[in-house]
Amino acid sequence: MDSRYFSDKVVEWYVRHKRDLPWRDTTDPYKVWLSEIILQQTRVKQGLPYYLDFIKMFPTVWDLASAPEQRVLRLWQGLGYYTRARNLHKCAKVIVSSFDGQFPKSYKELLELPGIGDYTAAAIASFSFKEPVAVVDGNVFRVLSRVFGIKAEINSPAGKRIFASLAEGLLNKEMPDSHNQALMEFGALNCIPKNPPCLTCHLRPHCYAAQEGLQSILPMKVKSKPPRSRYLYYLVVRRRKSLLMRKRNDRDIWHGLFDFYSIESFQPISRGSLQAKIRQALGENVRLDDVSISASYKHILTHQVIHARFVLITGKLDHSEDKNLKFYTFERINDLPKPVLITRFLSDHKSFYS
DNA sequence: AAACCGGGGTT
DNA sequence: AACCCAGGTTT
Repeated sequence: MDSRYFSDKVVEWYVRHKRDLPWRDTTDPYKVWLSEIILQQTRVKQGLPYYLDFIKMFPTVWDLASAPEQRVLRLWQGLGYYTRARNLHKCAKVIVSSFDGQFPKSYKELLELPGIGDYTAAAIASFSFKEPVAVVDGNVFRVLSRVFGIKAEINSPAGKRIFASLAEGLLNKEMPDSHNQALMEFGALNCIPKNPPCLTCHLRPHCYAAQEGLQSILPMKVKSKPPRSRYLYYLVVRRRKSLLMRKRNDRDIWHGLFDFYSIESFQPISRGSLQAKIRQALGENVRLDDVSISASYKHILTHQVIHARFVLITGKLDHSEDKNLKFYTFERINDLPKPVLITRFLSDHKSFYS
């Protein structure tokens, strides 16, 4: 199929079916950038309220750059992949301090900024500055693999190169913004992962997968390893109107977020050995007649399964060798950025902490 | 090249 | 319960 014909067909579909989304009303690179970072690995329905909150709280890149990182993380709470939020903040600071608040206009320069990779650089360059570069996101992988019958695996380095070069060849350089938007929107709404409506699709006559009935196996992927299990035993220590919280600063999950002191292992810990570890961590003055689990959550992530157990602790704390441990009042805890798991626990135990 | 990094949704 | 969505950085 001719490149131009393909592009025209998809854009034609886009004009009739596109969603009305706030970041499509503008070419302001700040808004385009913010929306693209939020929308990485995140569906529009989930990301939209966060986008609106961020624009309200930080209307310009200067507002975002001058905010404390904790406020940015707090606003990001619940979205996941928190390095996105830290890079968002870092990038805003770079834009203000090194670029006078103006985003660089080329794909190549955008690529140098923190948190901006191939996809996001191409999105900003084409949407805001009409640079003729092709975006290749999960939707584009899916549409191209099906329409052109590309069986290369979309998550292998070699496969990615194949799709990137195909996408570049297909790009309509006269209107890269509409072309890119159209291809992604078509993938998001019509050429969907499961049970796509091929029978009513206007690309059907030109689509390899639809003709061969292969839409369920395209795109191809190499499958990943099963996730590993982790066991987190959270010690919930209350002192009057305060809870002992800890800022996670190690190179691990939830970096920069607040949770409770925890004993962590890749295997479940027995009652007796947990009791010993608690004494070792908190000292002899902790009252430990029992280490009953007051709550238990299974938190399924892409690469790991977290088994979280919460143990309520009474008595006083002897040593706190961990400098990140500190008591925070209940009111203050609301402002701390926390993993969803902790938010869930606090919400389930309102009577305990308020 | 492979591993790591969270949330949520659908079947 | 099993599976799906998926871009950027680090190792």
